[in-house]
Amino acid sequence: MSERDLADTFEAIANLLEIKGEPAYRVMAYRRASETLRGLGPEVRDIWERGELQALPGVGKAIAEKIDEFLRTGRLAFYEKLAAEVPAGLLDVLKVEGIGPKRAAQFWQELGITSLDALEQAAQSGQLRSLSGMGPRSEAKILAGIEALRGRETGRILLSQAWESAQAMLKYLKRGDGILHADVAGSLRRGRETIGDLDLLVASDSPSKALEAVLGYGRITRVLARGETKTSLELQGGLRAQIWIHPPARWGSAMQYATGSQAHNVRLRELALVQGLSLSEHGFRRIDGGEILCREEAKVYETLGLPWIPPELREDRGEIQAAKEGRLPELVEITDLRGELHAHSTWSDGKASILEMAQVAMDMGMEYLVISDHSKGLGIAGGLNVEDLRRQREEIEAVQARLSRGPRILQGIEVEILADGSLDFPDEVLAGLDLVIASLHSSLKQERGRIMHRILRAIENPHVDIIGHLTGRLINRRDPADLDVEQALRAAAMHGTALEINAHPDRLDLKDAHARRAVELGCLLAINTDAHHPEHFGYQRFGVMTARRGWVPAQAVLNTWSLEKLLEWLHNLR
DNA sequence: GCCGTTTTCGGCCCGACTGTTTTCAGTCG
Repeated sequence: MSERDLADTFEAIANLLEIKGEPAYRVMAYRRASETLRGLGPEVRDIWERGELQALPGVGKAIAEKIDEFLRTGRLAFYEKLAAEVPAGLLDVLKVEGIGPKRAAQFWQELGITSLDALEQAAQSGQLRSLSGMGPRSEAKILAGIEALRGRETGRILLSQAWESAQAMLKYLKRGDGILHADVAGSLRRGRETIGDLDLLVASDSPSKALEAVLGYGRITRVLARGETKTSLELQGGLRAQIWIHPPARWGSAMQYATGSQAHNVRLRELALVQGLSLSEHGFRRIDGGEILCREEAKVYETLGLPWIPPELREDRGEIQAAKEGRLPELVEITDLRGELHAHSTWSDGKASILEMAQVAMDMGMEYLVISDHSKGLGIAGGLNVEDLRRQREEIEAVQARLSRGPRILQGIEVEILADGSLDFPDEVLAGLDLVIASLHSSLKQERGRIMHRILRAIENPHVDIIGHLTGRLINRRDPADLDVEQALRAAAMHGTALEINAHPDRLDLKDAHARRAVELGCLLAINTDAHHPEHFGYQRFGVMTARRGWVPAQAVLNTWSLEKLLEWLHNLR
């Protein structure tokens, strides 16, 4: 049983309880716990071993005991009992858009429906309309929902893909008739690594006009819902977008609401109630009926006696408490980054020459650029041997001479951590390079003990400055290697080896939760794009978002440092 | 089932949209 199964099991429990008609707050508790577990991933095992489960948000005594049972035995009696009472096929029924627990229970109890196929047949034969509250249109909607569910690919897309779609749509919206302003909200604004749908906010004094403009967007394939202030759309490629329209005077509260997360919003609204205020996307309502409008988002927080909380922190993972106590971190910003520590060139599998990479780095105002091509062990990437390194050094010096006002170009390497735990170059070769990144690219499926042996040896090697993309995961495509992240972070902190937050949108590795733990343990980090083309320097924004989600302050990030400080650190570390 | 500048018991966010309804329940975010 994996840790992902753990999150899924708790989500299934929430759904089954809901179909059973259990109290909503009990259901919410399991759902909340499931979200917490999903955000953690494998780290839950480390937390469990440390006996700190109940410190997790939404985990109390009862749920901690269930997590314990699951991790010890791989089973959960409570879940098995529940699954025996409520047919598991109903969980598929629940996935159909527009069907919630009440409908699912109704289908089951009144028509004996326990699977998607049975539901489809009942809808086709007109049986569903016999139920109270159901009519022909509901049947048609359900059939469409089943079809969409079957044809749907992976639910969530990469942060970068969502970002591009959003930028394209915003560009259109901002020119729209009756639209004063438009911006991104939702999980995209919070910088989550994957995005379910786009949430965009539009400011307008004339909502009907603005809505008309929204609906004129060329990439809409279907209008899923359409009200006076809110519309839900399907775009080409299947991505969905929700657009809210609010007057500028309410922009702040609307943006706060649309950004979420839902759990964060619930906490804020609870806080408001304590102060005799009711908070919604429209602003605050006083008990006496008065209203407080928020044109700026900061005013929402200010009204509650809080400093503005950066969107990336709004996951109900302690940020509200930290805000109350005035200990929100000073998060790293993209403008803090002074250079790039991990870039490839045509010397290995990069698509641009060192000169081309350096020219763009210069245009971006970088103070330094590390060319860190692959080592020979990664044959598929045309890795470098010792002789290549010598000739590459000459080219770097030539480029440096040509771009005298450009960034300082350093020669690094992304050296392979081989399957036996040794590195692809002997120490004396590594010692001759300006910066060494050690990464795993192969034998990622080894068992935990061997993977950890490799990682720890690399961390302990005094010539290794940074560990690249620690877990090797590819989002939506490849699971992380089986490693004890806690142990790796502790070793990195002890040896002063930095850890990369790889900003490539497929990787984002370290991920947010790992980065947060790394900072807690005193690790140094580097936000690296792993650029194989000058355009990839733009990935910095995704790396920074991930770091911010991990509560990472600028001073913990190597490449916010000046060249002098960086060189001094590199010198001392060796 | 969780949780505490109201509380270890008694609370637990708020509104838009849809489809079915003559005033609302269910779903969603």
